[in-house]
Amino acid sequence: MAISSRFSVAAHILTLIHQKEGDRLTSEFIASSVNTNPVVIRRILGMLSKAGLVRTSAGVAGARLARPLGEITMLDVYRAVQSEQEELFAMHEHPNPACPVGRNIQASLDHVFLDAQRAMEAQLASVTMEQLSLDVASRA
Amino acid sequence: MAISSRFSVAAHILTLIHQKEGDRLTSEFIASSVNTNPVVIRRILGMLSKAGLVRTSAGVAGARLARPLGEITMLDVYRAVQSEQEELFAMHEHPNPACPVGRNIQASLDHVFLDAQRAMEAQLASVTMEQLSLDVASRA
DNA sequence: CTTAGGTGTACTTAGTATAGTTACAGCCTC
DNA sequence: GAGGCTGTAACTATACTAAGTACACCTAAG
Repeated sequence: MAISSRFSVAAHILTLIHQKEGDRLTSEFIASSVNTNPVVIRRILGMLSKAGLVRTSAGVAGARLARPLGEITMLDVYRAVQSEQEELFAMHEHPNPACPVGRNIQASLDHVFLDAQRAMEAQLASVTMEQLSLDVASRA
Repeated sequence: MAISSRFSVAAHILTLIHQKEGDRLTSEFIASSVNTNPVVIRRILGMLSKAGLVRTSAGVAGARLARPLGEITMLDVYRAVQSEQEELFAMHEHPNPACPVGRNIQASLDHVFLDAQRAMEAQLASVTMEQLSLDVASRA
């Protein structure tokens, strides 16, 4: 397994809001498009709201984009639904400090992992949600 | 959570074999450096062996490198310990085909995800295990 | 050829993350 | 004030991982 499907659901939600702008989309409606439970949608909308990507108000249907989709990158969405401390690469935690390799492997690997993660994030940052939404629309 | 720590353990193992070349490292010795159970090491060594990165023989201590560390990239190691079908990005599986967005979002996201994954893999491919091993040694 | 040590692998267990679900308090709007 | 919706807590089922136990089999050394 890997990166949570929250990410793909979040992208789905934002695309829906964009393409139905003006409509008041309930979490139930969105859930029927994603094909999941409305609570799952509300949870993810909550994360997007905390990240400042959408604005919602309790008790009122219809989340709105906090800024144009062209100013929201896939990386913004990724980070919104990913718990911050969650590292992409896991590391074995307590190598033996009495061993020269065990003592130093973590620092060396950290560097490699960070570079790899940055490369992925840079790629995500290069795509905006607007591009995604237009791509989806072009297939319809 | 994220990419299994098998990856970091595998890198640790290869570094050890490299730096103690000639010695016959038992899974128990390696396990004490990684600080885990010998069976975990044997399992991962098995994956490295299947991937053609090391050679082992049943009943005999001392795995050997199948080729020089300079010809083994971090991506090779990553792929060796990662089940092939395992995608980095998960996708919600059954969006509603009756919705224009639900019907097309997967294809669009697939493209974005693939690019991001490739960016990460390209970065991993640019680092050899030899570089890692030398970096570890330089800290000792 | 016997035996001690080691590998390869199946099976079990425990911990953790996720998605899905139920339930409900609180907020808006009509 | 009533209905509809959100936000969130709590629970369940599922899946993956790491760790650990057990054991059959292999090899090399004596």
